[in-house]
Amino acid sequence: MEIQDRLLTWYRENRRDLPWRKDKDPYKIWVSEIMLQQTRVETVIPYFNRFVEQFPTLQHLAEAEEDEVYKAWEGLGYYSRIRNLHSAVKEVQSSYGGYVPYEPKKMARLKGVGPYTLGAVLSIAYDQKLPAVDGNVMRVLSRLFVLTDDIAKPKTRKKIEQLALQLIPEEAPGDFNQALMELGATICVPSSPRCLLCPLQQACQGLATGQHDELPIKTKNKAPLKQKMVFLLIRDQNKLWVEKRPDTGLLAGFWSLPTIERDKGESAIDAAIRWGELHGILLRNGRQVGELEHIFTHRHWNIEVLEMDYLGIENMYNENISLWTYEKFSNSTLANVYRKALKFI
DNA sequence: AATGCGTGGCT
DNA sequence: TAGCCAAGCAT
Repeated sequence: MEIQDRLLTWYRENRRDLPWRKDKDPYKIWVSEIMLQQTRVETVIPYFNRFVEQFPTLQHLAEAEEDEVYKAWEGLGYYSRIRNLHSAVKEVQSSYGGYVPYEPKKMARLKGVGPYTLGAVLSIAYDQKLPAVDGNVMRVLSRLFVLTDDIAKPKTRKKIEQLALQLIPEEAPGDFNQALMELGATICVPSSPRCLLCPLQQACQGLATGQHDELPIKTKNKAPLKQKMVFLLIRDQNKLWVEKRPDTGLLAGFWSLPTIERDKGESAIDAAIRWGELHGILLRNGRQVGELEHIFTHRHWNIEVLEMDYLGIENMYNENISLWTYEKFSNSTLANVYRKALKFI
C-alpha cells in the first residue's frame, strides 16, 4: 500500500474531533489556521469557539469594531495576526463579495496569509492541490525521507513544499495535508516519537536507519535577552497614568503601565524618575509593590512594579500617555504581561 | 537571509 | 532551571 493510502486511512480513523473540523466553512478554517500559527491546539480551542460564536461569519468580523475584535484575541499572543486578519477580512468583504478567494494568487495577497496558510485554507476548504508545510510536515518528511537540510532555513521549507506537492493525491488534498500535520502532532512528535503506532513505520527511512531521533536538523534559537524592567503605578486621585506602546515592535499599540528598562547600574527608582522626565511627569520616591517575571520568545523580563509619588505634570501634553481609571484600564485589551501586573494595583 | 514577534506547557 | 517547542508571517 502506498504512503498516501496508509496515511489517509490512518487519518480518517484517528483524526481528532476539533471544533474547526465540524464543517468546511472557508472563513472558520482561515480563522483556525491563523490562531494555530505557533500556538498549541489546546490553547486555541477555547479562543476559536468564542471567536466564531462572536463573529459567526466573515461579514460579522469585517463589520466589527477593532476594540471588540482585539479583545477576542487577548492573551493569545502574536497580536499582528489579528490586526492582519481583520484587515484581510475587510478586504475580502469589499473586494471579493465576502467570499474567501478560490484563486491562490488573490488569497496570497491578503495580509497575514503566507505560504502555509494559503495552502492550508485552500486545500482544506476547497480541496485544491497546494502544499501546506508547517513545522509538523517538515519534521515528518525529514524523518520519513532522511532529509538533513536545516529546517530553520527558508530554503528548506521551499524544498519540502515541492516534495509535499508531489505527494498530494489528486482526490484528497485537504485530508492528506491535514493527515501529515496530524501525524506530526500526535505520533511523529519532536521528542520520543511513537514509531510503534505510526502508520508509516515500514516506509520510514529515518526509523530504518535509526536516524529518526536526530531528525529533523534545526539550528538552535538564541537565548532570550535578559532585561530588568520597571512598571510604574502612578496614581492621580482615583486614576492611573497609562502609556501607549509604539505602533511597531513588541506589543505594538497596546496600552500598558508606564514601562522603562533599567540602565546598567541604575536603580529602579532612578529609572522610574527618568521615565517621568521623558514624559513630563514629576515623580519622586517610589516603593516596590510587586515583582514578576515574563518570558517572550526573544526577551526575558525581570519586572519590578513600583508605586511612585506623583507631583504633577511638568510640561506639555503627550498623546502616548493618558490618565485612566483602573476600570477602563483593566477592561481595555491588555497583553498578558500587563494583565499579570494588575494584581499589584 | 535573519530577526522580531506572545504565550504556555513540557522536559 | 533553562531550553525547546507549537498548524508562521512580515520585514
